[in-house]
Amino acid sequence: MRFTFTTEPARFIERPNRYVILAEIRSGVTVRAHCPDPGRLRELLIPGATVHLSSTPREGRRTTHELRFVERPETGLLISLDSRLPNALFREALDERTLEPFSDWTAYEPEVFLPASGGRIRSRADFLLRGQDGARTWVEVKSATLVEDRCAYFPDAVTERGRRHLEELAAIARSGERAAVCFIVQRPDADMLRPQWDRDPAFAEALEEAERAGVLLTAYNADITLSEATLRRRIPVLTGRP
DNA sequence: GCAGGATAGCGTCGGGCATG
DNA sequence: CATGCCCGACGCTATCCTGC
Repeated sequence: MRFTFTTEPARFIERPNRYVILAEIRSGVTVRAHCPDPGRLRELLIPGATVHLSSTPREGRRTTHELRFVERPETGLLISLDSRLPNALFREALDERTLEPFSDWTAYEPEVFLPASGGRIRSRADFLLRGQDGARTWVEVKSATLVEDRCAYFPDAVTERGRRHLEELAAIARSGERAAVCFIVQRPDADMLRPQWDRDPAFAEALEEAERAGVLLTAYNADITLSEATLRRRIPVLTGRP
């Protein structure tokens, strides 16, 4: 997927709130940029780190720039910080039928309500695919940016909502329909993905339980450049406690 | 008084709904 | 039918509140 924006490098200063960062661009001016990834990002947004911003001037907008990437300090490797990108990448891959587990559809629909379970409020799945045989597959796409020792970790911060999604997918799988999670790691340097047992044990347990219930767990890493993002290869999801 | 839990607000986007 | 407004989603953090 080619990006429709261009970026300029900047030096990360601070993050006054989860949506906003301050960074110094080359002219020496400090600018406010919207942070499109509400995760914690503690390991990535370190003062002094090189980030890449696109200019987004628009009337009524409170920031002049959008945070797009952060560089890994030692290597300069680019990491995308846009939590909307994984969804777009997944959709593009659906259209091009490049992901083996998700290539056999006759129609799909984004943002669909999950079947109501127990009369509770229904949450939404990212995609609903219809197969050749008419069978339905519910897919939840998740964005991961944190990698340590070539292992991606999800979530970055405790996610009540993410856990609930997994439980709902597990219920779907038990009812005989298909359900899947697709983690998109927005960087190339991960060979596997694990849940964060210490930061969010409830999510990790729900992921294990979802797998037992028959939910398909998939993950892909991505090549990120200043001009495009490409899903690179499928990596294993390891649910067990390390 | 203190610790821990609950909650609001932060910026943007897009879906849904109301209005013309 | 087209346009535009409003509100929900997203997670971190500061602040407020509750209960001991």
